[in-house]
This record gives sequence, structure tokens and C-alpha cells, in this order.
Amino acid sequence: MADLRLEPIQSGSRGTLVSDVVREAIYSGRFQPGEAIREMQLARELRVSQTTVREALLQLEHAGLVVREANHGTRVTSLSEEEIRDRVAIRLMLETSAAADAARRITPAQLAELESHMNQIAAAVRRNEYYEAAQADLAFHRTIWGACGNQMLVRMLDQLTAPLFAFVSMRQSTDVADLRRRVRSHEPIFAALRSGRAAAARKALREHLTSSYEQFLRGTHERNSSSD
Amino acid sequence: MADLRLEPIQSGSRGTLVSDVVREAIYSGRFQPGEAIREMQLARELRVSQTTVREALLQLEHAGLVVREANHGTRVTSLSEEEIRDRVAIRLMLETSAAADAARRITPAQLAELESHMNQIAAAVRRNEYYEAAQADLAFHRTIWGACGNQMLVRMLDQLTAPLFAFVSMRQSTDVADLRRRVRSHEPIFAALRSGRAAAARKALREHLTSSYEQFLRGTHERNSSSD
DNA sequence: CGAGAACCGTTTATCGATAATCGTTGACAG
DNA sequence: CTGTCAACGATTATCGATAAACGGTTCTCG
Repeated sequence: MADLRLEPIQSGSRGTLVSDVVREAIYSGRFQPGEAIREMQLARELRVSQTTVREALLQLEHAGLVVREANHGTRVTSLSEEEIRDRVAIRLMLETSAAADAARRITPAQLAELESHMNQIAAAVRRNEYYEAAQADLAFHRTIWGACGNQMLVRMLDQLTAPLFAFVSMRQSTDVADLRRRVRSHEPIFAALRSGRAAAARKALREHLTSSYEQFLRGTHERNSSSD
Repeated sequence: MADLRLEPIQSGSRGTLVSDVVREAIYSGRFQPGEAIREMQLARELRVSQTTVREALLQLEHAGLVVREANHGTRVTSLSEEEIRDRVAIRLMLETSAAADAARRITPAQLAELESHMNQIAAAVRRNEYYEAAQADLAFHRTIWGACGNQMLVRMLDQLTAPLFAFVSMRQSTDVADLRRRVRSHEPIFAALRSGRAAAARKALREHLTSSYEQFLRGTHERNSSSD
């Protein structure tokens, strides 16, 4: 049997293809929060039927990236500050738990993956590529989730954070010092996981998430007070 | 304006209607775990199109009640013992947190609702109606979730526990003594919420969930050892 | 002039039919 | 007898078209 390291050029059903395209458009900011998405218009642009677009939008609704109102339409999710706070609070509980579990069962291959993502983040930051940095950041966290051994927990964290990344992380164009600090704050997490210290991993992750959220709050506060 | 305490006799789209019917069939056990669900067959039986059935099945997949495999089919979710353990672990984290928040902000109306659900549970148990008891039990917990003020937390708990209720709570035909004990174990939760003691609510809920899970484990263990 | 009902255009929701997919069966060659 | 592969049947995936729902607008009547 030949090794299957290569994936098919386009995998999955058309519906999944469409949802991938739209997701990417949302992540990249080509679709703005609150913007309406027309089924027929999208279907014409992508040369698929309305049915297929609908299925894709249902998947994205599931992921929390769009909101659908019955008989009215679909729009890109727009998170209020309270919704962000609520999501972060849940994420804090779930992800610190995942990290503690991961510390006990993470494999060398997964540790190597973590290191690779850290390098990607650092490289992207050096090149001022915020979007790529955020993507690699998400991949870093996802690797930790995957190492916790609780599949349901992974699904929930995915649902929880997809909109956070799309509408918070991907957008923040913070100053360089902040980014540097954020990059470094992955290191204690990695060190704790590598040495199997569950409590330390939990603590490192809590600090990482808390400081990221506080920085986000500072960002929005600045923006509000300067625009008023 | 007339008061709107009465709901329309059938609310929502046809797709939602179908998903309600199928959900009910799963809860009631008319669809067994692992059983295949054919789109066309269901469409014929319910006099709707296959498209509508598909949309309903997507919703149910989202709720975790069915599993869909691409190009292959849909079957009713069948949880392994490990998946149940994993879900319960997450539920423990999220619901104890929700209870603590609820203790601080629950309204008199919600407290009355809780009491009503407790009465329903007790009445159903007296009549040996396990299914209705489980339904009221779920309603009791849902009311607590709703009182926590974190909408996302409610959604996650719903997703998490829907299959647990469908495949665990609704089925257990335990002995009367166990049921009595389970009924009573809601009382400390209610008392803690009413008096606004967050820590006590957390503790009461943890004990309730833990003992329910342990009882479930005893049940499956007995069944396994007796059938071997 | 103003309130409310009927209309109209846009968008979603549903339908019936066709296309693509996958497991299976059975024929056939080695 | 056994492994391979092509054709079949059952089921999902997708399509194009029609129906239903909603919001805004205009028209009517007091």
C-alpha cells in the first residue's frame, strides 16, 4: 500500500466545499460581521444550487460563524462584548481541563507538532503576517485539545472558539511588543506539557487565556474612547 | 394586545417539525441506538420531501442525537461507555459553574418553575412513568441553566446532555428506592439556589451528577455481569 | 392628512427529479 | 476454488423550479 500522506486535491462533498470557502471568507474578513449572506447570490457565484449553499450555511451556523433567522436570512455572526466574555469564561474552564489531561497523555509526535506551530507563529509575527500568526495560534491550541483524549471536549472547544478566532484574534492588529509577549506566553504551556506537569499546564494556560482576553479588552476600550 | 401565553399549535418550519418528530421518536425509544434512518423512507412516511428530511437530520446531528457518515447514511447515536464518561466529565464542569452563577441571579419565577418541575418528577415517579419523570428531570436542569445568564453555556449543555438523556436517563428502569433517592437529591440544589448560596449550589449539583453517574455505572455493570 | 389593507418584489423553504456514490453480488478467468 | 472486476441496486447528494413568507410600498378611504 502506498503511503497516504497526500490528500485529494478537493475533499468532501460540494456542500462542505462551499462551507470551506465561506468560512475562509469570514476568517479573512471578506465577509464582515453582521453582513447578510444571500443563498441564491452565493449559489450563482459558486455555480452550485441553492440547496447546496443552504447545507453549507447550516454547517456554518453549527460552527457559530453565521446566524440564521427563520424565513429571514443568514448573516455573519457579530459577537457582543458580553457574548465574547461568556465564551471566554467557558473556554477557560474547558481548555484548562484539556491542558491538564493533555499533560498526562501527550505523545512525542504531538509535542513536535506544538513546537512546529510555535515556530510558525514566531515566523509569521516576524513577517508581520497577523492572519497567518492567528491561524498558527489556533493550530497550536487545537493540538493541545487533541491531546486531551476527550473527543467531545475537542468538538466543544472548536465550536466555542471558532467565532472568537474569526472575530477577535484574526483582526487584532496590536503593537509589536504585545505580539512578542503573546508568542512567548506559549512557552510555559509547552514546557509544562512536555514535562507532564498537569497543574502547571493548567496554570500556564489560564494565564495565557486571561492575559489575551485582558489585552483584547484594552484594545476595544482604547478604540471606543478614541472614537468617542 | 391579547396575551400570548398560548403557542401556535404547530410552530416552525417543516424541517423543524420533522426534527421534532424524529427527536421524539428517539427519546421514546421507537428509534433504537445504532438504527439506520433512511431519508427517502422517512420522507414518504411524513409526506415531505427528502430535502426537508435532510435538513431535519442535520439539526439532529448538531444536537448529537444522530450520526451522519458522508455518502453512507444516518444512524441513531450509540454512545460508548467512554463517550458517556467524557460527556459527564464536561457536564460536571459546565453545570456546576452554571449552578453557581444561577444562585446569584435566579428570579422568583424561575424558582417557582423549578418547584413545579420537582413536583412533576415526584408525580411521575409515583405513577411509575419513567419517561415523563426523565423529561421533567431534564426540564428541571434546563431551568437552572437558563438562570445562569450565559446563553452559550445553555447551548453547550443542551448539546452535551441531549444524548445522555435520550440514551441513559430515559431508559433506566431502576428500582423504586433509587428513584426516590434521585428525586430527593434535587432538593438540596433547589434550597441552595433559593437562598443564593453559590458554593452550596455547586456542591449539591456535583453530588447529584456524580451519584447519578455512579448509579448508571452500577446499572450497566449489573447488566453486563448478569448477561455474561 | 393618516391609518390600515392590499400589493409586489425579494428571499427563504420546499418539492420532485436526476446524478453521483458506495457496498454487494455474481460472472469469469486463473 | 479463489481473487478480480464489472454491473446492479439502494441510498445519498445535487439540481432546477415552484411555493410560501416577509418587508416595504402604494393605494384607498375616512
